[in-house]
Amino acid sequence: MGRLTGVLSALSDDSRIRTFLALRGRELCVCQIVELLGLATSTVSKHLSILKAAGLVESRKRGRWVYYHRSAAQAGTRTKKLIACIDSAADEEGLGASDFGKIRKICSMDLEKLCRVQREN
Amino acid sequence: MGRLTGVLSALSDDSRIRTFLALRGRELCVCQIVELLGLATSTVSKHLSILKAAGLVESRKRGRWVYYHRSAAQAGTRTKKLIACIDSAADEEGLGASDFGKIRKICSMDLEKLCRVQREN
DNA sequence: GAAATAATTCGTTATTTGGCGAAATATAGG
DNA sequence: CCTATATTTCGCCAAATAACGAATTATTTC
Repeated sequence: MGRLTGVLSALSDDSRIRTFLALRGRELCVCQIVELLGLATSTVSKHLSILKAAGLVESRKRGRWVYYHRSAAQAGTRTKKLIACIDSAADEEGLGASDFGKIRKICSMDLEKLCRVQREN
Repeated sequence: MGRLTGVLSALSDDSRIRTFLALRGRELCVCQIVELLGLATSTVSKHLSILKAAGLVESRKRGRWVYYHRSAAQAGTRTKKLIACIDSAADEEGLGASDFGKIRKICSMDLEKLCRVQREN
């Protein structure tokens, strides 16, 4: 699969584009994204690996937690612009807007506590 | 499915993005796209209906032939820009470049003749 | 109006995808 | 080094998707 096709198919899934939008200007760890999407950890991990394979995100391991953030450098100049266009189009449509509140809440929680609550479910 | 997600998933298929790129600045009828992609007519028709549902193309019936072309008006301002970005990114990557020659050849052929040849296969 | 024919719709099949839970992996902290 | 635990990988299942050919539809032409 080519780079463009990779980007397009990575973002054509609802959970993945929500994740990608959530990662604008911040990094999130897997358990926070699990909380946002309400899916099993293994499922979220798979989605993240697809975003990673498309070159859209990178990860950083910090202790037991793995943080994901958007890739700073994009392979092509145009790809970078394409992503900006997708962000704008998502804004225009209000996609991801319904996640804003939830994301803020998740970010304000202590990670240890978040994981403890998730384990109890 | 939202408009953006619709556009992204419509174009995340290799046959469909090739078709969409082929429709830049020209219209093509179904049998010409069949020739380009080398797929069954029914399959191509399905792909075109998906592009149409995403609002990316429109069709025009002319006698027995149905011609497809890109939609002129896009729902959102940003969607229009997004499509321009996708075209640019495709150019940068050389996606669809390998189809250029074939498309020119197909366009130079008489439609009646093209269909006759296809029927014989 | 009957035959020919381009395109669409329908039914079937094989593959891919998205989801889960269990097992494996890696790391922190006793 | 042993336990706890956050994430990944693996194996499985259900649903979605892409492909085809046959049947249907719409249009031209005889």
